[in-house]
Amino acid sequence: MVQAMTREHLTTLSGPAPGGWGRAGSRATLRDVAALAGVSIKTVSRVVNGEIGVSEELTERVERAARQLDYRPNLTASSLRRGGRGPGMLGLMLEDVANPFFGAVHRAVDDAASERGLAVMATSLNEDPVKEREVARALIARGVDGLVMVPAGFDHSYLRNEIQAGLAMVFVDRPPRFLDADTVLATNRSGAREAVEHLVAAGHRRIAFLGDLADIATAGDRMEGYADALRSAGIGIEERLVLRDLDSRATAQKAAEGLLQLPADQAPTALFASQNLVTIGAARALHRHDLQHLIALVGFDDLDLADMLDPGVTVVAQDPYAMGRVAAELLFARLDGYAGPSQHRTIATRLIIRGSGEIPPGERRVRPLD
Amino acid sequence: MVQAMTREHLTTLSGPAPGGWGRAGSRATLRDVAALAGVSIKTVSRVVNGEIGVSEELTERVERAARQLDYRPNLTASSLRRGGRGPGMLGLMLEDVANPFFGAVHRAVDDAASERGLAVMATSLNEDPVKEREVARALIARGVDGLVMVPAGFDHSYLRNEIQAGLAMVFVDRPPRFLDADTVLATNRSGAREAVEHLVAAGHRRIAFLGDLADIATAGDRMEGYADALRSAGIGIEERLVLRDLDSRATAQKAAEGLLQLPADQAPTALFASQNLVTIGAARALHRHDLQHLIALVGFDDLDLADMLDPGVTVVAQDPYAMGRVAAELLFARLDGYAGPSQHRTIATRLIIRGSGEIPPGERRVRPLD
DNA sequence: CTGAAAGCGCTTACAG
DNA sequence: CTGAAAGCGCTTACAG
Repeated sequence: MVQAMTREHLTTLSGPAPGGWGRAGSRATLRDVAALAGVSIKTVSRVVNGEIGVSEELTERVERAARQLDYRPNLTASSLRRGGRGPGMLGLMLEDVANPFFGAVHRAVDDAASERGLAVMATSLNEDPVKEREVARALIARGVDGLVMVPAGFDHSYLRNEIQAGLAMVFVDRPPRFLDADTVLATNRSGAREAVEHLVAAGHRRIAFLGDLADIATAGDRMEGYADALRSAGIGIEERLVLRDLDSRATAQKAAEGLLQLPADQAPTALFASQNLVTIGAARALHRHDLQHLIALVGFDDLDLADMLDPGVTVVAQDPYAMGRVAAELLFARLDGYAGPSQHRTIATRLIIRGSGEIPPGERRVRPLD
Repeated sequence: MVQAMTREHLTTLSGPAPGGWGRAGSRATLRDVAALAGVSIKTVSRVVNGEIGVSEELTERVERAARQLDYRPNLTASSLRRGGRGPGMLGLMLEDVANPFFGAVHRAVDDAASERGLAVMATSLNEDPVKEREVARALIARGVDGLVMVPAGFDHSYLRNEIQAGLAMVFVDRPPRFLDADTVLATNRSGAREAVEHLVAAGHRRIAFLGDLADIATAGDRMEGYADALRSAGIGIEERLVLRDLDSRATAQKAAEGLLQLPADQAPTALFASQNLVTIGAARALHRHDLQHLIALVGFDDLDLADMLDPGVTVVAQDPYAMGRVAAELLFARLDGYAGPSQHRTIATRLIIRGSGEIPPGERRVRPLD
């Protein structure tokens, strides 16, 4: 390792011993480059950072030395001295990075961050409030500039100090609780209402609600939209048709199959699936019992192959890419100094008609399960 | 801001002025806590890091002070002093975080990293070799402990110095070039061969190949598997039936539609789609022209709703979660000191029969495009 | 058991 | 145009 050396040393040490520097296990520092180039570390710093006002000769000497030593600056060190905040990192906390909805959010944030030269650290929280806190603390301790979060927990006051201390923070898909912060949400309630009204318009009165974990804000909002639609149509809510806490394709499929086995005069004639994985489970139940042409289905959130099923799956589509993009914009505004009141953006959902939601209620015989 | 203070100051300064510390915009440091607790920063450091050998009294004083100031350690600073490598970060470079295949890889790496207390920074490279280098450099400059990469570029020798300097590095899905490193790959060639042999066994002889960007290693391997199967069946490759560089659902759909319009004696009776988005495009083309029951289709990589299409889509499934998991294991072995020769793991693909791949070749009339 | 000093690699103020 | 000094917040050797 090159040690501290004074000017005198430098004049006698014009180059590295063959193979002496840039060796495996070591990494050249500003000081190594300065020593090799015969200048001060400050001059190297200037050249490396592209600051103006270094003579051509020294610039070239430094550049040659840096190249020879394969020098790369240590951003960790520079950010430390620069004053706390790290070298351009964003934290992104999602429910599940493998869910296509969040994949699109991630992609949008990643695209926007790239344009700004920021790296993104994305993590799945898996609906675990404890993990949410741990990950948030870990990301903050790593010095992220900002945090985009789909929260898993129910109390975000623990972030208040951080935000006051300058952390930029935006919530996507779900709002924070006990904390005032920027949000980007979909029209969950009105979108769900539109979905159910669409089924009502087709003549349905026994419409089942298949919901995600009841604790989740979006699941609650969509349930309210369901209730709104039924209420304004003068239809009472039947508890038996309201299934919640469906947290996977499999549980959703099972729940839907249970509904399909109800006596014909009690079974639903239409299903509203309030989330993408739930929609997959519901569709699978219908297909498995060959009821996909007899029982209507509308899903919340779009599916990749929804148009190719028979019938095509009618959905209220969200725009997760737009949600991620807008979240990044709000975050950047904070990074750029906006310190005003919290901003709240809403991304509209859109009904896409493909067939499954337009099936009218009709007679059907219950088929035995396989 | 609390300034450096000597022992004398401390005795007169037993607590913070009301609202004096922990204020918005500032963040308590070791020194602040030390000052408030009336101890040296080293003692605070010991308590914060859970080192043994601090008296109960001081421990409690420090803990109280830390709580009062809402102290959180700056991992950036500690890692700097600790010697370079950062506070537990993994870099994950993927083709596209929004593609479900890579979403599953991401989820696996994320799960494994969480168990180890590591954060993951995932980024889409979007098949851009320049971005690959930039992102790799940026992540390394940020001090990641290791890198898991689905490479976009064609020369990875630029990473050799980093690896020699101690960077743990694993390539997933595609191998590196001009670099010896750990890899986790699927059985692309034999899997593709199995897919095409399955079609041959059903009687097909005019089997089209719909391929991803030809530059990509997996696309090349799958093309070779296709060629293997045809060769061993004594079927010559018809260039007209080999379509490559399909980089999206839309281009794949268009390409497939082109094939479907060939004269009946030249058109393919079966399609092999060598990637998930390509399979979606091909299926869409078949469905659009109502040929899904007349022309066979086998896809490489599974699709979420493949079982619900009519016919179900026969695929050679990969196991992206396993690929990510194994990649993480190899990386951890490096982090734990393994310095032996590079390791190469293969994750088997699996043929899943669902209907579309079992359609025999038959007569058909070409339908006009809509 | 506790602490003063030096240093991680870099940048911020200052001098020349 | 160039550089010596001090410091970012923390930890590593050392002393007591």
